[in-house]
Amino acid sequence: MLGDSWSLIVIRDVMFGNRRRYGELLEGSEEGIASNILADRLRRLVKAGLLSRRPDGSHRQKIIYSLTEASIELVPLLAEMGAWGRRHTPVSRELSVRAELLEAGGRPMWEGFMAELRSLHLGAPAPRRSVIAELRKAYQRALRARNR
Amino acid sequence: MLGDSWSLIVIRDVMFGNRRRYGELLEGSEEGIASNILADRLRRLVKAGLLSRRPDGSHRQKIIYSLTEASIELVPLLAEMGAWGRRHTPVSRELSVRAELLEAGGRPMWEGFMAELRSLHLGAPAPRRSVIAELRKAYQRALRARNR
DNA sequence: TATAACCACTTGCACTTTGCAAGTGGTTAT
DNA sequence: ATAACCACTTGCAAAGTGCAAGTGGTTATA
Repeated sequence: MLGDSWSLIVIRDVMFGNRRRYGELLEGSEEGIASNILADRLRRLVKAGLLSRRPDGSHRQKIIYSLTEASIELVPLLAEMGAWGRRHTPVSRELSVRAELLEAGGRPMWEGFMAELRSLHLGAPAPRRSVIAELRKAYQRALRARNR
Repeated sequence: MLGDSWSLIVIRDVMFGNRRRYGELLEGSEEGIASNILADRLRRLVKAGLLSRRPDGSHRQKIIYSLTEASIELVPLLAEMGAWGRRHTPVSRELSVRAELLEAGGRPMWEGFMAELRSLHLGAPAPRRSVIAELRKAYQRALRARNR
């Protein structure tokens, strides 16, 4: 289900970048996915039950993609992958600081993140702790450090 | 480095199946990798530093592939992947019982497994605990249960 | 000593997947 | 009325995959 170059990248961008629409996924893509491949992967991921697709009420053409319980439970896998990549591949400070934080936070932090994703994507009640805010702060701190 | 259908499968077979040679990887493959693809992946993985390749002293043609420190550190990732797959994909009892055990054992068990892989693949001293033996026992128990 | 089996691949070829660039039909904003 | 936005689709060349057969050499067996 995930054994190709792009599927996990798409899920990562929905999960960590909160990119919920085709256009956002296409433009924001760090790695530069092609438009036809993105369309195909969104179709496959929906079929595989890792994303869901629904129209955005406010705008007749807009489509919103959401994580499902199955893809939310990929958080530990992605956290481990981030931790591994940070150690064994060349990475920039800005792009790895969130992986570092997520690794340090461990399973309790991952659970908090998953609870927050459930509220964002599945309509569950919002948890008290916001791991997303913590990740954003760490990222912005790293960005400022680079630009200083 | 791992974003294709076969690379992680090859590493899994070396790691969990202790398949160390081209022929063993080709024949033992549950998923049926093609011989040219296997040759290509072994080449790529060695180049990427996830496998190492050396001749087997006992037999002039034999080549032994070993895990590296980098691929041994994929254990947590593979453990999480196994745990996820067990929950979200159709799996047989025999083939998932080791994933279950590895998930239940958690990080201490993973560390023990990694220490044992370092002894098997990198020449480190053998640790006291043998996670490999625990996994084998669980697998054989499941096999016997199926055949009863 | 002849022969068979084993070893780690390689080759040729058909088929599938990927990626670029441009385009589609429709909706919303100015 | 027009431009911008939206989620894709299409055509085509290039790259990757997979099957079946073959390669040059080494080791085991009769």
